[in-house]
Amino acid sequence: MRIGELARRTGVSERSLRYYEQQGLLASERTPGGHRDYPERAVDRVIRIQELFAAGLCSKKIAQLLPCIRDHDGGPAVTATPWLVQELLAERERIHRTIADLRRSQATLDEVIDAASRP
Amino acid sequence: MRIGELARRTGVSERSLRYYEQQGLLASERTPGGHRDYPERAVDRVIRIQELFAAGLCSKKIAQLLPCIRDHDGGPAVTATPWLVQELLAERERIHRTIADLRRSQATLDEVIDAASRP
DNA sequence: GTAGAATCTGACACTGATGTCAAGTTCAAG
DNA sequence: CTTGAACTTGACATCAGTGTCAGATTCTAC
Repeated sequence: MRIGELARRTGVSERSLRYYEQQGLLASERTPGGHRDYPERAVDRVIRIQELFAAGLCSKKIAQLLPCIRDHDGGPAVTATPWLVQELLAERERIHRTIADLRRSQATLDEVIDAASRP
Repeated sequence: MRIGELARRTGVSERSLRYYEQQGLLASERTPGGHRDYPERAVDRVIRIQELFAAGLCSKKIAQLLPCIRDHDGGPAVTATPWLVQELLAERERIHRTIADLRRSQATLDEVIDAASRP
């Protein structure tokens, strides 16, 4: 599929898709004329990338991480190096703290919302 | 207390504390010479501000929200306007989705970490 | 072959919180 | 009074992902 369709189906802008490729996160075949041509599983991959971005990982880490992910359709996954595992554990911890933070903020919002919807 | 101590106790840089003041998030008295002087409850407030930043709210929204928060020590809280409530509900929803995203990413990381720590 | 839609590359802008540096002022203690 | 630490304002830089625009090329359908 071409970039426009991929963008539509993932909700990610074409600009970002090209950026992902530039960062080594997303590969594409090319048509004879040079247009990008993506396989079906690119959809899942892009969604995964977006999740990881949303989780606060930078593109470099994602690039290291992706080859180790057992894709739905993908081939054999690479095993993470001990060093990468260390990094990922740190990320995991960070995400854990972030979730806790989000919960607290949600509680804060709830209080204010509650107070406003009370007589 | 002065800005240095507040920074130390909250883990937030002096730069950021001044920025918060500039954005109307954090008030301070001034000494005769112009140095900022914070009350004890500024500590809680700064921590709360950080949480909200971490939750992805921008300073403008936080500025609207803060007066409606019943501070631990604070006086009477303002009731949120219906419009603000709408905004906050949207933020709440966004945070909810973010948490779901983070969970998925955490699961992804776990898979990779697991796979690497297996024979 | 031609028109119009889609895509290409490359460059520059933005956002928003924070880092950093400079030059000057104030504070606290000797 | 002096000295060094702490503080002040203001300006400019950074980061990373994304938006946007321009000019050229390719694709698709008639």
